[in-house]
Amino acid sequence: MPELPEVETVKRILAPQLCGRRIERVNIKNAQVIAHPDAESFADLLTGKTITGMGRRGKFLRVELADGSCLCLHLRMTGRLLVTPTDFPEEKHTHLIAELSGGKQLRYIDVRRFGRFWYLKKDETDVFTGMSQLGIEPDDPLLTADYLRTKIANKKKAIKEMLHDQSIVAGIGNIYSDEILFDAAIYPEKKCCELTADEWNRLAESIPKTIAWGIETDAMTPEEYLAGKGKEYRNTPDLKAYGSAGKPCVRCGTVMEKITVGGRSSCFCPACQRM
DNA sequence: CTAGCTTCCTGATAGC
DNA sequence: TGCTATCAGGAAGCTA
Repeated sequence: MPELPEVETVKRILAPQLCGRRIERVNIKNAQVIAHPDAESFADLLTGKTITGMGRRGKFLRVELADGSCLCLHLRMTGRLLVTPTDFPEEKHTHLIAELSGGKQLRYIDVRRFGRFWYLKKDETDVFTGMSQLGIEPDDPLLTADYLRTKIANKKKAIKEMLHDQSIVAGIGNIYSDEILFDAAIYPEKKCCELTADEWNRLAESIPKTIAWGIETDAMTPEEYLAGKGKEYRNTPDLKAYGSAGKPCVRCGTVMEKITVGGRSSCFCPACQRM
């Protein structure tokens, strides 16, 4: 379940391995992962293009190409993007292999096939990916208590659910919403319209802090990444809230609990995060 | 407009 | 051992 920090890790590891390489050939083994345009055009359009850079927006990755066009992708639940030598063993659930100059391959592996690729021509209006609907990045200086209040303080939905809304702040999923709410000491099921001024302030502080912490602790070498360290996307022992039900709270020792909020599992400390 | 449910998928795990 | 049921969750699509 890659969220913003894991996608950022992928970008940082792959960018230096991809920049300057030419896409020689594209082998789409499962057309299902190509969202736009059709698989055949997608392969044709990419062939011959040179990669000039990589970017990230929310949980989306962008592979920038020399003519100003762009390969966008979303890893969703189980997607993995690898740069491998040509003779690297092919994993099960490999859906796309792009041959690159210099004897490398760009491979997409995705057990559950929820991930998607889009090819966008230069200046093509992006009405396909959903990227244009994204809210601000967690490290945007515009992310303040006032910003959050203006966007969601009138909502009756649980704050945990609103954190998952990519049009407010981009990049937060179920793992980091648990971590953010634990850090901010807010009960996950608390309604947005019932948050106090203090809670808005703590939330605005915890979002960038927790995401930056995630990026930092997720760092690994390209070798570790290729060897599969990134496979599970997160070392759960690093996390303080997500997956910690039944364990003592790292702040106060109270046994952590698990509830369901908006259909998502949610771990919290009943003493630190009071209703 | 929103709330709530279903869909897409496979693999790990729980229970019998 | 071997079967079935449940859960994991990002985001879109659907209904009421």
